[in-house]
Order: sequence, then C-alpha cells, then structure tokens
Amino acid sequence: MSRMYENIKGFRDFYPEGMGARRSVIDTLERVARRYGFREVGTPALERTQLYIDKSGEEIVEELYSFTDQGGRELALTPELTPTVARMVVAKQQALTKPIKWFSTRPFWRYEEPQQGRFREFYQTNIDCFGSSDPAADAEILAFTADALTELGLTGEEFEFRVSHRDILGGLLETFDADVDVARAIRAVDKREKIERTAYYDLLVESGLTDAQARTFDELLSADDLSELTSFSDNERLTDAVTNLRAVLAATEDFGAREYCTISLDTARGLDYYTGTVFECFDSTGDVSRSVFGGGRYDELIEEYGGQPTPAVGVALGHSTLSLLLERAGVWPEESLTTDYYVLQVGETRGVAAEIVQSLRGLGHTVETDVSGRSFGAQMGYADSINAQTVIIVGEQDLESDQVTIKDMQSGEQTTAPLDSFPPEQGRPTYDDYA
RNA sequence: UCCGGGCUGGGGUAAUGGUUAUCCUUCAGGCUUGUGGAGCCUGAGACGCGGAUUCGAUUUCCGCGCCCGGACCCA
Repeated sequence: MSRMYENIKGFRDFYPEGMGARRSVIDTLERVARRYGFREVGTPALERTQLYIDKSGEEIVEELYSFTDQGGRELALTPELTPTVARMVVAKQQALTKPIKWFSTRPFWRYEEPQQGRFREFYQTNIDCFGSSDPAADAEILAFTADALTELGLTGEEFEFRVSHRDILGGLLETFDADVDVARAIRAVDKREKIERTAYYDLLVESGLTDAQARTFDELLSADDLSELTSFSDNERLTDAVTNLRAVLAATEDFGAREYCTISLDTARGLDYYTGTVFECFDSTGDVSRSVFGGGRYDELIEEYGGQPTPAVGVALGHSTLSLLLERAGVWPEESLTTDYYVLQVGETRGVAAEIVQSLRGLGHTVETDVSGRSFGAQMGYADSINAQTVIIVGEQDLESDQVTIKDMQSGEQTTAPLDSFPPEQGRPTYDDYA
C-alpha cells in the first residue's frame, strides 16, 4: 500500500518506544522544576500575530505560521513562550504574588528550514521568574538548569554554561563611540566563533568601530578576568554590569552551580531582547555544534507589554538539541517498552484471568492480557515482544488444582501459586516469591 | 528563501528502457487451545508524486514533495 499522505516538513511523529524516552526526560526536567517551586502553567497554541510584531518587528512574520482566522483576526502559532507568559503576567499582575515562578513544557512552531536539532514543530521546557532583580533569581535559574542536566545523567564534563551580561558588550561599545550600531556589533560578536577572524573584524568595522577599536574590543572580550574590563574603562554601564555578573556568579556558588559556569563575553544571544545576564549551554565535547539552549534576563518586556516595570529572568530548554546532547553522552533513556505482567489465557478462562488482571492493575502495575483470541504460543510471543517481566498463565489445567502458573520471562523458570491468594493485597509478586 | 546529497514492501537492500522486481528482516497465521527469544510452512507488504521523451519509464529528463546535512536566521 502506498502512502496516501506525506509528512509535513519539519513535523515529527513519536512512536511509543521513542515517546517513552522523551516522557522520561520531560518528567525529570519538570520534577526538578517543581522542587524549586516553579509552578506549571498552561498556554494557548495561538496568539495574535501583533504580539510578536511588537516584540520583534514586522520581519518576524515570515518566520511564523500565521494566518487570518474566520473572524478576520491575524493569528500565529506560538514560536516561543516568553511573549505569552509576559502577556499573562500583565493581565493578572496585581493578583500575582512575587516572585512569579512558572514552568511549562509544550510544542512551538517556526516556519524555518529543518536542520540538525531544528524542526518546524519543536518542544521546549520554559522556566521563568518574574518580579525579582536580585542576582539570586538569575542564579536560581542557572542552578535549576544544572540540577536538571545532572539529574538526566550528565556531568560537568559534558556541558558548560557560558555566562555573560548584555551591558558588558553595550557598555564597552559605548566607550568607543556613540555612533556604533550596538545591535549590529552584538550580532557580529555572536558569530565570532563561527567565522574567520578578518571577516569578524570587517563586521565590527561595518557596525561603526575603527580597525584599532575592533582589535582592542576583541582582545577585551577574550579576557576571562573581569577586572581587565573595569581597568580599561570606568563607563558606568560597564562597571555596573561587571558588578552584577560577579554577584550572579557568587550566588551560583552558594547554590552549588558555579562549577558549571564559564565567563564567556562573546555570548550575546541574538537581538536586543535581553537586558542583563545572558547564558547559553554548550556541549563541552563539541559534538553538538550549536548551543543546546539559552536564557537570560529581560527586565523591560513586561513594561513594554503595558505592565508595571517587572524584572524577569528565564531559560528555554529545547528538547531536540537536549536529546542530541544526551544521546552523545550515552544517557538517553532506553527506547523499549516494558510491561510488568502478561496474563495468558488457555481455554475458556477469561473470567478468572480478568479478575487477576484487574487486581494487578489495581496495584498500579502495567498488565496486558489476550484480546485477540490467540493461541498459547502466539500469546507467549506477544508477551515477549512487549517485554513482559512476568507471565501469569491462567489455564484450565491450573484452575483444576486452583492454581496459576507464574513464569519469569528473563530466566524462563516457572512455578505455581494458589489461586485464592494471588495476587496478594499489595506488592509486586514475581516468580521468586513462589519458587 | 538558498546550496549539497538522497528517496525501491514497516526497516535494511539488489537489479533492470521490456515476462511474475531480488534477498534479509519485520508483521500476521500455522506446524503447536500448555510454553517466547531456534527451525520449517503459508500469507501480507515497495519502485515518493506529477509531467515530458519513448511502442514501452521503477530506470532518462524536468518540476514538485518529503528525508539528511549546510547557509541565512535563531526570538
């Protein structure tokens, strides 16, 4: 049979084995988020297109799945969470106690060309904190992220957070010349590691720096000692940024996350969205070339959306790059089905079998039984294919002596258990309990 | 939007301008209403879509779609 309908480019199906692995990753991320007191929010798949135009400009529309609905509204599938949660904060600002700490895991959509680790429909877990400008709030986001990754099985050997501050670049550029196109220069910095050195200087010069300034600028960015910056200039924006970054790093020390953080001044994170701390997570081994995910502080967005001035900091963990990182580190969850029990029927034993099945399910176990009228051999083959740990054979022969047979599928050994005490009131009965 | 490489049963593959498209695996059933991961038997299942050239196209050419990777972009 030929395929009637092809996939939509960049959209993926997840079958049970792979979905099980994804579910386990999501559960881990969310479990850690809950420990930090982040609360889950639910958000719509559609927003008014204007929400994104206001934040990112008219050009953004071509990156969106946007359309006019039957009521004439211009809508778009959400390409990211931040505008939505910002809108939510503005809508109920007075009612919400601060800090507002939220998380959510859900799909987003962008009309882009798929590449490694990038799809048109992709999943993110977003963590945001609104209402605190204290460095501890930034540090808590970093600490959460570090805890989540280590809980997934990664170690500090496998990832690093490159941390910077937006005003370090901005302040530094201010000291050179008022005419520098800061956004353009920052975009150049973001490419620094990807392009030729001369091309990088060219980009800096295009943004308004002289050759000599470009060289000085580059040298200062390479410094891992923040005091080199403050001794170069006493520009207030710059020195404030250095002070703030130091405070954030000191707080990560307190939360036990400092060891994962590296000062990396060429971490810029795209356009002028962020206002303070910015950070990206990278694969230390270099196998995943793009950043795994990123976050930072955006203190002005709530006000821009019509709310009271409200500082904010957050991170978005993209599941597609995260799964690349986990796979290459060898800690991606196993993609196989598991089943606690298969209850095998032989002859007309469905009544008794169903009772056992429902009792085991009542104990919280995953239990399957025959729903196809299959033969003994076929049922055994099916039990094997779903990775059943234990098979309970409910056969006419067993019932004649008021017993069931319990078979351990790993070893192949089997024994019998009395029908009137199986299954017990609690626990997870196996072959070993009756051998 | 642009560039490169792909596309043959569910997965992996072979061959071919002309008869019934190869093999492995998988799936379903059976040998086997009382034993799965071994074997045997039977069955199911494919040339991505459209157009052109041709007596004839899965094969050649063009367009499109999808997949993989890259550029741009990365909120």
